[in-house]
Order: sequence, then structure tokens, then C-alpha cells
Amino acid sequence: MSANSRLTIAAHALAWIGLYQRQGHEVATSEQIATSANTNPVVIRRLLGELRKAGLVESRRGVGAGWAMARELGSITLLDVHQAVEPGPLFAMHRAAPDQDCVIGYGIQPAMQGIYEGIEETLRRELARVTLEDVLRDVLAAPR
Amino acid sequence: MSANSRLTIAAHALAWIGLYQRQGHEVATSEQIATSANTNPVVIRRLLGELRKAGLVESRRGVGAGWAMARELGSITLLDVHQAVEPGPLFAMHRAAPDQDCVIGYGIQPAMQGIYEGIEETLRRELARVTLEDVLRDVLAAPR
DNA sequence: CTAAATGTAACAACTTTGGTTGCGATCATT
DNA sequence: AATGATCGCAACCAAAGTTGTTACATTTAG
Repeated sequence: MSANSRLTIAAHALAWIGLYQRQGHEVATSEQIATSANTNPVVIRRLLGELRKAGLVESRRGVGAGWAMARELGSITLLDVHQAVEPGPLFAMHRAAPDQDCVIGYGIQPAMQGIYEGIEETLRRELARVTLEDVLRDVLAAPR
Repeated sequence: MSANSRLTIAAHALAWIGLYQRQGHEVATSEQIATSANTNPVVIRRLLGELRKAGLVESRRGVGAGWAMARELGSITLLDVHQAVEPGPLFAMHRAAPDQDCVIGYGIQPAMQGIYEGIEETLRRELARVTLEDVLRDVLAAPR
């Protein structure tokens, strides 16, 4: 699987905005976040754009533009973030439909879909147990 | 990600071999399995090659060549299969190291790694609950 | 010796991911 | 009204991963 870094970067950006606001600032810019995450501002804006669609952050344009949390860090879980930035299932089915004249080919997809559904439900439950407040706490707890 | 179909195809191949052997055959060929899975024999051989490295199947060459289970279906879990064919973590870190002079940039990776480790452990536990015997049963239980 | 299948390398097509550039739209401040 | 910083978004690119395909040497029972 091509593991990607979307969830990591999204959590990074949200923790950054959350901390920055607690330090008294109104909004954070994609440029500031990109510097911290060592990536391009457009990458950050793309991700934050999806998080805005999900209602997790807000953006302002014009003078004093930037990003702010739309909800408390403690009320947002990694599941919210994951669903906002990571579409699609964990495991894929066959690229081309298997042979329907074969017993295995006929039954394999419903079988695996049922199994995968249970696994993904467990994954969702686990992601939902971690809030951005937890993430920020862990980040700040790093030694030195 | 990019979700891929390795685990699905591997489970398909193993269920096919297992059922075929229960029907009294010694070995199954990559050609037969590829027909059922609607893919190329080389794709199947590649996957089975990794499963052989993991000790789940055996292969014979020469006349009467093909593949056979090395262990009982009931003793192999989807975790075994997953670990054999899907290397790497579920979630990736930043592509380039984040800014170590930033509090968030400094602490984000250890924080997320700790969180991800817990989630992946849960995923492993869940995969380990399903055996290939369960998969074959579900496959054969498909209606019609 | 032969035929059938594995083992493996090489390559192509396609998709995903992340990075980059460019530019119009926005808007508080002046 | 002009300005300048920033967002919003489209377009494009490079790198990597996935799957399919061809080719061919190797193996081995009969």
C-alpha cells in the first residue's frame, strides 16, 4: 500500500493552528504551517481546504487572511480528520471482476467485503479515540 | 493510496488452492488461479512467491509443477497473509523532515508514531482474528 | 528428450502523491 | 481608490507504486 502522509500533515497543520491560536493569534497562514511541516503552502491549502469542507477549520481572505479552528481541538478526532482527507477503502477488490463461473471467483468479493468492513469499522473506532487535544499534548510532551 | 488489491488476490489464491486440494488434487497452477482471479499468471506467481517465503505455500517445478498449501487453512490468518504481501506502515510520516526549530515540527513525528503504532496494533489483532478457513467458508456461503 | 510449469527480469500503462508555478479574487488598511 | 498579503484553484511535473505483459532460462516426471 502506498501509505501516504495526508493524515500526518493534516494533524500537523491542525495542531499548529490550535497552538498558535492559544498563543493569542487570530489566524495562521499556510506559509507559516508549510514552513513548520517543511512542504509547500499550496499543499497545506489543499489539505486545509478539505478540512474546511468538513467543518473543522475556517479561512479568511484579504488582509489579515489565514486559517482558524472552527471547533475545539478536544472535539475533533483523528477519525474526523481521516475521513476529511483520506477517501476510499483500506483494501481494494480485484481490478477486473473475477471469474463468476468459478466458485471462488463468485464468492470471494462478498466474502472479503464483509471481512474488510469489520476491519475498517475497528479502524474507525480506534481513530475516533484520539482527539487533536491528545495529539497536541503528545507533541508538546516530546522530550527536550 | 492508494489501496491495493494484494491482500484480496492473495486470499483468493490461497482459498482456491485450499479448495482445490480438498477436491483431491495435489497442486494448483498459477494459470488456473489466474483464470479464476481474472489476472495474469505472473501476478499470481509473484504473490505466491512472497507467500512461500513466509512459509504459507510450497511450489514444485518440472513436470507436475504447481502450488500447494504448506499449512492448514485454519492455521493461517489474514495477518499472516497481510504481513507477507503488504510491507510498510499504514500511515506515512512527512516526506521531508519537519522544522526541528518549531515546537510542533519537533514533536509531531514521535507523537504520531506513538498513535499510529497503537492503531496498527489494533489492525493486526483484527486481521489475526480471521483465518483462511473463515474466508473459504464465507466464500462458499455466497448465495446462489 | 520432451512438455509443462515455475522463477525472474524487464518493460509498459496507469494511478497516486507531493511539489511547483501562475494568477485571479479578496479585503483591511492607508 | 490603491495596495499588498493571502487565499482559491487550475495546470503541470516528477517520482513512486501497482498491475499487466512478454520473454526466457530452469526444472523434472515420464
